Amino acid sequence: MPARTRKRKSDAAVVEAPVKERLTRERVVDAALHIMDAEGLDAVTMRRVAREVGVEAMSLYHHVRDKEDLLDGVCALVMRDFRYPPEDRPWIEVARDGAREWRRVLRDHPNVIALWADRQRPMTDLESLMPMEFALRAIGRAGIDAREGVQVFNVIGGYIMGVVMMEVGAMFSAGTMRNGKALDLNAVHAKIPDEAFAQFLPADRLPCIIAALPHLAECDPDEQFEFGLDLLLAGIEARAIARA
Amino acid sequence: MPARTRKRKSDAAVVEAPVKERLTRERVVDAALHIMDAEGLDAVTMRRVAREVGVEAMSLYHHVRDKEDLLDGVCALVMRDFRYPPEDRPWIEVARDGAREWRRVLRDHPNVIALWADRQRPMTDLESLMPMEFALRAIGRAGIDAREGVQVFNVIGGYIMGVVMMEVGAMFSAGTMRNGKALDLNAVHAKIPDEAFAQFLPADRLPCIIAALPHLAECDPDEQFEFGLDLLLAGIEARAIARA
DNA sequence: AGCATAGGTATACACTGTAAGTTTGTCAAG
DNA sequence: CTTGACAAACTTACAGTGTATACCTATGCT
Repeated sequence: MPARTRKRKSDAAVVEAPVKERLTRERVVDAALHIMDAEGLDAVTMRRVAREVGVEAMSLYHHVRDKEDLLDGVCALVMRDFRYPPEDRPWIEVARDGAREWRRVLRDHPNVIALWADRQRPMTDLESLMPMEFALRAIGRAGIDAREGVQVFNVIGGYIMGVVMMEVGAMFSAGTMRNGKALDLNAVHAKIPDEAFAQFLPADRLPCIIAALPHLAECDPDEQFEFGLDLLLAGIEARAIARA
Repeated sequence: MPARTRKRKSDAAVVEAPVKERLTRERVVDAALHIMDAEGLDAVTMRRVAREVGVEAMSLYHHVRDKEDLLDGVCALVMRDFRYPPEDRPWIEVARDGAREWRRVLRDHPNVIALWADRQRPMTDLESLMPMEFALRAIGRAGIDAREGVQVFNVIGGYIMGVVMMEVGAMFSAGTMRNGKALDLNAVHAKIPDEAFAQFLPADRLPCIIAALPHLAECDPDEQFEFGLDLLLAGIEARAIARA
């Protein structure tokens, strides 16, 4: 190993002047994920990521093919965050915990939803497929055939994605609604008398929404998630039992 | 009406040289939606939209505040595409048709999902809230109180969004998967012998996915949507009946 | 010792949203 | 008919984006 002596020489140099450690694809992708989580998707630019790891923008291209590839890496990294629940239990408990864990991952990295939504490409690498393998395995143990198993997977997976998306994005659930002017639903809920918002939302056109306003504002996301998950799992189990 | 005579004069001029009709906010938003549907979200640039309506980019700013505002308009326009099913039927049929209709809208304009996902702002104008009002009204007729009604709305709404998102984006369901190399699932399903892809996906690590591959490729989206919708609606109705 | 090469930098280009300034077309009043 | 006002178009300009190309330089192998 002739490299050894060389190594010693550079190590000595390192001590006196701490050379900046070599960039790796992992460090780049890591930085991108952190920026995405902390500052949003728009903040993830090549120059911003480069600054984060202490190089110029073009240096990144030695470790990722292009920005697409970088974002692929971010998606894969998020999937690696999935922590597999123990499986030595009834299938329905495994499925429920798996669903909860997937929700946790999505809520910890809410921007991957937008990432998936507009990139519209499948997961490709082995590690990203493992959570799917996990889910299919749990579903299979319910005594569901492969064909229906795929349906069950897509239905539950879709449910989780959609509910979390409505949870993190405001869309309908909370935040501000206006009809010409601004209206803060949370403020509405905070004991503002009914007449205060009646002038913003036309009560005669939207009576059900008006009636639902307090509940929209206070609605507990955890409880709601479990509500829908219970409906799906109970229905699936009933079908599986009926089948057998 | 002194303008009348003037009007006649310009009308004559119009006939001989068809002056380009004045731009309106509606024409601008319309063009943006068409571009988004036909060429994707990235294609919706101010210059591209301007070209579509026959003006320069900066002219658009007389009709929309900024690009945010333009995209708000696009979202509102999509919501206006919702066609309200008749309501003189049992609530569950109204709800089912409403869900189907929402899915149709999302599939006709799949890019609004990405739009919602990364803009994360609520619907604001009256017309965009009408489908929500419609849904809450239908749910209310099931004898569900306002509090649980909101949960039901969010669960079903989330389900639709998520399933359609998985349907239009590839993500897990179909398309290409690779493990270093490329693998076309549809090609796999097209009678390629099992050994052909066993070398791409490590069968020992992903047995359930391997087993599910043919069903992933062939799975009928309509059938799958109805499957999950039935589970949710049946569960909700059971609860409503039990409550009464 | 020499040298290929991996990994950093610098420069440049086409494209984005949009601020600021200028021109043009339309209509009402003098 | 002229004049003026005003809305709506256009022109130009700028900072910021992804990335192609070229250049440099330090590392490690022969």
